[in-house]
Amino acid sequence: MQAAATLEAPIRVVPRARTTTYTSDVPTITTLCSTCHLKDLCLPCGLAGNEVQRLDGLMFGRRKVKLGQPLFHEGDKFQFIYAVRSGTFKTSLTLRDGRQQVTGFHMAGELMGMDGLASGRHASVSEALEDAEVCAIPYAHLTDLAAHNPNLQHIVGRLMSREIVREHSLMMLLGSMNAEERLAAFLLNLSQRMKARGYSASEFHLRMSRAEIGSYLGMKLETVSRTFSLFQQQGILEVDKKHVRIVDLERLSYAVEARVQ
Amino acid sequence: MQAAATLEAPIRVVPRARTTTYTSDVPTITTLCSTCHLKDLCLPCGLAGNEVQRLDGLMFGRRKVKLGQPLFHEGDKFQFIYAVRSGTFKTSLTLRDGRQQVTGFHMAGELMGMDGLASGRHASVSEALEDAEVCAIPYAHLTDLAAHNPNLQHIVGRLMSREIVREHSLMMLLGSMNAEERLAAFLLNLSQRMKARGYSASEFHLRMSRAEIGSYLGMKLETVSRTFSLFQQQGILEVDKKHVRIVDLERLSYAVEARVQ
DNA sequence: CGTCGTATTGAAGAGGATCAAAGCGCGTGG
DNA sequence: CCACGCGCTTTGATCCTCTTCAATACGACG
Repeated sequence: MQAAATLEAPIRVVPRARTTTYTSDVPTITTLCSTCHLKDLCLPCGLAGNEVQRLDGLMFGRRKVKLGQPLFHEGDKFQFIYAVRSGTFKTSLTLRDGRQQVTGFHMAGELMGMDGLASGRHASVSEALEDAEVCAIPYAHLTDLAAHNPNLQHIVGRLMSREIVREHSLMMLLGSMNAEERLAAFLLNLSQRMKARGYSASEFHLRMSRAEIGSYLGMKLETVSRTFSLFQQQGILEVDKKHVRIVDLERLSYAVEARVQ
Repeated sequence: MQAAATLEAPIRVVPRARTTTYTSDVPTITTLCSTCHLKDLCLPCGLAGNEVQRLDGLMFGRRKVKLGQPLFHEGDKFQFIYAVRSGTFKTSLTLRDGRQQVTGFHMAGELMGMDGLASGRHASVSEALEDAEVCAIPYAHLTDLAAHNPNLQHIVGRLMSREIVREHSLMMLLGSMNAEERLAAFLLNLSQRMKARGYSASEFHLRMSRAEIGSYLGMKLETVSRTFSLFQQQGILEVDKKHVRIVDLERLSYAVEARVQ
């Protein structure tokens, strides 16, 4: 056996020896951080204006990824960190028996692929949940640049740390919350991220299926569906398939702490 | 509400505004990586001999931590990354309602505290499960040093990435494994880490309680106990309180994939 | 020797999982 | 344009795993 989730050492899941062919691998358009509308959410976040311009030296390209297409696969060589420009992605792990665990959903300005640095190969799959576009940031160039810019170095570290903290939260959720708390935490988180991107915090479209939400939250799709229905009955949400409206943010927040005391 | 586990953004758990007083904060003894017996497991892992000597410039101190004592707390200012020299630690998160989630157990050569870089404050507590000693590596010095050494920079990145991958595995475990698989995966992982440190891979002493194992694995202490008993009945383990002997590694490994097909 | 913390074990109960069926939206092809 | 099939979702009924509550045992320590 070696598909087991090893906990401290790098996981050894299905090392598919495939070289993914990216049908969507269009000629690169050079993109500049300094003129990007996402610069306050994305990599440059925290850098001063003149420092952001140094990032322009990266000259990274964009890549369009169509709905359902992979951005990278488990086992792919690690070369880039990807920043979402538009669209939504899910990242997931697969066990040899086919069980999947969604490890994250990623929207504009968020980074993916940092798990690949550990072993030089990506440990997870990333797949577009709608037509999407990413910046492919060559990691080697990034560290070159960081070598002459302590601030940038610090920021890269902070981004990785943020990923660690994000996963901490998810562990908390998976380890000690019930179905209602999980879904509530998920929706609140989504709501905050939508808001940060200038969208409504109370009404949005889910890009992922019930099964994908379930995998992410460690529950079955039926349970996800039931919990949505429950929240609707309670007047906390209005749900129509993938369209969600948060009616009572107060009580949704409270649901996360329902079992308190 | 704000104790909710936010998933993408940094978690906001109990920001205890306390300045921990470390009773065990003894005068620092300067320690050198190049002469350390853990150099193949720890930070210098992957650096060539002459490069390791550059790490000696760090001049970091050691700190002894007694059983039950905290190394750092949630909310403590982030200054150091800690490398375990001896002993075992657990790191955990606390929700406002007191629910705890153990996020990791750490033994000789392993690093802790990288979650603090995200916000400048530690997001988790670290506590010694036995009398222990750590190296306190000043993060600022580390990045200074890395600025002139691309290899070191790469290694720091890799260590953080490894932490991300480790947590991926735990998410997989928490999200899609049953009690038997969880405990089996836990024990196998422990076994591998003991082996890497020159201890027996088949017989060891658990430093943590059933409750702590349970918290880590997302199950109750009774279930942990019952699963230990089950494995013993099946002749897979011999268990006497905290002393564990793996009798049938084959079947323990198989237990991780029991539900396969 | 009594007490406290930890572990084990049993019995009962609850929360999700599983199995199953039906509804809905959507694209395809006749 | 409509019929059909497919994928996703919802909902119900039943089952099962793990939790909860409780009692007991064990060892360390004052």
